[in-house]
Amino acid sequence: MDPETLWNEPARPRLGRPPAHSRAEITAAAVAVADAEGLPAVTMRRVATEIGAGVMSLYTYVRDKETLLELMIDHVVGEAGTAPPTGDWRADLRAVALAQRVVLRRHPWLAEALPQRRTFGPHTLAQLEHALAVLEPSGMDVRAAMEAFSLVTSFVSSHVTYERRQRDAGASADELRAQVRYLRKAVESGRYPRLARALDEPDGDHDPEAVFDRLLDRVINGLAPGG
Amino acid sequence: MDPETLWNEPARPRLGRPPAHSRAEITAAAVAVADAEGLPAVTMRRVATEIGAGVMSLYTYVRDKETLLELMIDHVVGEAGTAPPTGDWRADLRAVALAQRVVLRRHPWLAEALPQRRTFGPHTLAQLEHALAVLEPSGMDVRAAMEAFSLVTSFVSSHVTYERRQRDAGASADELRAQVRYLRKAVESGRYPRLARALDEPDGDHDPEAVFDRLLDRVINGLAPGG
DNA sequence: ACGACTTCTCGTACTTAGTACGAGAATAGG
DNA sequence: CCTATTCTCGTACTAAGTACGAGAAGTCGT
Repeated sequence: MDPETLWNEPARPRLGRPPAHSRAEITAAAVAVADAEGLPAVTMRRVATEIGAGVMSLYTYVRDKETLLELMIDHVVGEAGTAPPTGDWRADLRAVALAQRVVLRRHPWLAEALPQRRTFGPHTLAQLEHALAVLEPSGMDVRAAMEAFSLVTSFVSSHVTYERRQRDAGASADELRAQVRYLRKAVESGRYPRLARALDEPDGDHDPEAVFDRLLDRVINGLAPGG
Repeated sequence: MDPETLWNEPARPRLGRPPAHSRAEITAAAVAVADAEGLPAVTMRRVATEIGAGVMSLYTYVRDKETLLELMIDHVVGEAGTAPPTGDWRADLRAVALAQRVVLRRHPWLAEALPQRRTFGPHTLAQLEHALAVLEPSGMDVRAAMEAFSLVTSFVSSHVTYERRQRDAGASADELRAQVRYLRKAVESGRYPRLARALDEPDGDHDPEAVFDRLLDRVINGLAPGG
C-alpha cells in the first residue's frame, strides 16, 4: 500500500457520518490484546469486540490487518523515547539499546512482529533520526551509522528473545524436562561431545542485566571504525 | 510436542500398510515450495499435492504444520556444513558465518521462519557443536561461546534480510519511488534533519560482500573477552 | 489360504480468520 | 427535507489447519 495513506491519518472530512472510533483507539486496543495474550490473539474480530464495534468497521480505519500490525509496531517503538545526545556516542547508543530492551520486554510480541517488516512510521523514523544524531560524534558516515544502529537493534531484539526463552523454559518444567531428556539422549550418541559437557555444567544463573550489559559492550566496541 | 517423536523418525513398523512417503520427501517438497514461492505458499494442501498425496496423509508423518516447519528449518540448517577447525577461532567463526549467509540466501524464507522457534534437530545441534569446537581455542567458557555463536547467527540472519531488502527495493521501482516520495515529505517536515541529509546523499553502491565482511569483522572483534 | 490385526490413505466436514459487498444509518450543506 | 457523503456492520465467501472415520494394503499366526 502507498505509505501516505498508511501513516497520515486522513483529515476528518466535514461531510458524512462522523467516525465512532479512530486509528489511535484501534491501535491501542490491538496492542493491549497482544500484550496480554500474544500476537495470535490479535484478530480483527477480537479487536473489534474490544472497542465495541463490528468487525467490518475496522476496515474504515485500516486497509487490512497488515496495516494494523504496522501501526502497532510504530506505536510501541515510540515508547523508547529519545534522550538528548550527550556527546559520548557510546554511552548514548547504550542508552538507546537499554530503552529498546525495555520496550521489547514490555511488549513480548514485538520481537516476533518486527522482522520481515519495513515500517517507516513517524516513531520509527524518529528513532532512526535520534540514532543518527547520537552517532554523529563517532565520525561514522551516515551509511555506517545506519548499519551500526541496525546492528545494535537486531542484537537487542534477538537477545531479549533469548532472555525470554531462558525464563519461559524454567516455567514449564515438564516441557523442559522432556527437552533435556531428549537432548541427553541425542547427545549421548557421542556426536555432540562439547554439548554434552555443556549440559553437565551447573547452570550458574548469571544476572540477566550483567549478561546483557557485557554483550552490549562487546557489540558497541565492535562498532568503532578500525576495531 | 515431545522432542523425541519430533526428531526421531519412528522405525518403520513391520506390520500394517507400508507408507507411501517419508518425512524426508515431505520436508524436501515443502522446502522446494518455500524456496520457489515463499513461506506463505507452504500449505498442507500444497505440499500434499506436490508429492501426489491427499492432504490428510501428511499427518501420518508430521503431527502438524509447525512440526513440518521445524523439519524444514533443521533440514536447510544442515546445508551449512562444518569444516574442521583450524585453531584460528576468528577465521573459523568467520567461515561459519559465511556458510550461514549462503544458506540464508539460498532459502529466503529461512530468516523469516527462524525467529521465535526453538529447533533442536540433529543438524541444528551439529552446528552448535561445531561452533563450540571452533571457539574452544578462544578460551571462552561454554556459556560465552554459545552467546557468541548466537550473536553471530543473529547478525548474519538480520544482515541477509537487510541485503535482500536493498535488492528488492530496487526491483519494484514504483513502490520504491512512493516510499521515497513519502519519506521526503515526512522528512521535509523538519523533524528528521539527519535523515533528510541521508536521503540526499548519492547512494554510492557498495559491494555487498565488502559490507558484510566489514560488519562481520566488527562483530567478531567485539567478541574477544576484554574488548 | 484365511482371518485378525495393524498401519496408512484420504474424502468429508468443521473451525477460524481475513475480508468483499452492499444496505442502512448518521451527518452537513443547500 | 433532500442529497451527497461517510461510517456501520450483518452476511457470506474463501483459504487454511486439522479431527474423524471408513476403507485399503500390508504382516503374522494358524
